[in-house]
Amino acid sequence: MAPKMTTSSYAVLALLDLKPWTAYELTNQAQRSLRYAWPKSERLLYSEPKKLVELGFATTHQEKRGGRTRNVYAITTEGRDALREWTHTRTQPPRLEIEALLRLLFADHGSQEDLLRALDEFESDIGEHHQAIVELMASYLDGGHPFPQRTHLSVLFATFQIEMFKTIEQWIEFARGEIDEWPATRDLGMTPRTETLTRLLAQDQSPLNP
Amino acid sequence: MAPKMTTSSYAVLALLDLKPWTAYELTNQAQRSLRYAWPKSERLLYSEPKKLVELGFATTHQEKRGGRTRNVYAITTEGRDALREWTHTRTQPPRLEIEALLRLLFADHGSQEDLLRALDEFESDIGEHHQAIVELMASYLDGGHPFPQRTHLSVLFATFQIEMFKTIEQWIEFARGEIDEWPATRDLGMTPRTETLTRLLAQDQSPLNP
DNA sequence: ACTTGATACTGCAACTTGCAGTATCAAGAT
DNA sequence: ATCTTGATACTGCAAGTTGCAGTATCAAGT
Repeated sequence: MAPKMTTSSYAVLALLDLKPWTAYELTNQAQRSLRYAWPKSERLLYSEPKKLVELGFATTHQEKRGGRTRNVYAITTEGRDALREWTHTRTQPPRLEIEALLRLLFADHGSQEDLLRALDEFESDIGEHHQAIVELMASYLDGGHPFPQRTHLSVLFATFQIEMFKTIEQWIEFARGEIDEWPATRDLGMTPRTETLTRLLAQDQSPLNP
Repeated sequence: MAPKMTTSSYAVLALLDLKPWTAYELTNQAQRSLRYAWPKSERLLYSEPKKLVELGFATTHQEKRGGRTRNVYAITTEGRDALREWTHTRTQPPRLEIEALLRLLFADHGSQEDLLRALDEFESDIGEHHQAIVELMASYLDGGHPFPQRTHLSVLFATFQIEMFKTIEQWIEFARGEIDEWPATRDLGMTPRTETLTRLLAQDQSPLNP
């Protein structure tokens, strides 16, 4: 039976449309550019191009790079047609997996230090990428975009990421302040501070930017 | 071989610590409370409690509810110990899957309308939950929290969600404005507007809240 | 000559999801 | 009084995805 095109298949196909890549290069590219939109494992990025070849959406040929062979994948006309079709289909709902927030929800099983450590880890994961994006933008100003005609898309996406990261970092700082006021993690319930917070949220107001 | 405890296993175990549930009730609870921290399928929420029983972290007994039987799961002392251990372990990095952003990155395969539709879908997915959280907070003020002693945790988590949703909604509005200025989706490259944006981002400044 | 890190790729077990299917019961519609 | 609908309750299975171990070559620095 013919394999099925998943969203991940289209993601890889769209990368192949930029230029031919080896699976190895795809893994690097996908890690860097898709990490905060459509994160995929190295393993999958090695499998997907094969599937695309089977479907006639890509071709492959071996190249010799200093004695070692490597499989280079390129998109076909059918592949480009498939990409155009894809843009008309329904988008999947967003999905956020943030274990640090799970730790927060169930923080009453550990100490405040445990919770703060989870927030630290969250912050450093986000901070790393935040910094990388800022540096990437600086490099774009020096004409460093690998596909200059696509700069408008990359930058609008980067805007999303920066806004997101800033919000998360602000919230983490705010959360630290709240947690520091706690006498414990368990059984606090509706404290005066929590009540103030709840009132703001019930009116859809931001407690961080009042 | 003994099954392995995953983060999802701990999530279920933590829910069981609140009170005994049937798998069916767990699916509802997890959908409502964990959807934006640790989203899990109905199928998994039926499987995990069985695994917990096998590990000795939960017990199960059949209840008769009007002639129909149902399996109710409850946490054990060992389960509570396991939860306490869990709080000391390393947190996994966050993972955001947002197909609408993938559509943005590769918007040059479709029309502006295609891209705007993807953003609309993104907005309505977010908006639905945004509204639900606001209403939930209003209900907390009326003493509607199912586990009142845990209100401080729920509300701090809700703060995160509201901030996140607001930021996303603001960005979508901003992105619409940008896209409306485009003459096409393809080959725009570094337009004057994009350059202004890039300059701001390279200095880690928010283009939305200048 | 040797170690290290980048390049390049595969096999496999385990985790997770989506979907179809099965069945009972309560409540409202006809 | 029967019928439909929606909530409750659960399972099997195929397919998508990940993590990890393993294999191998090559370039560059020690």
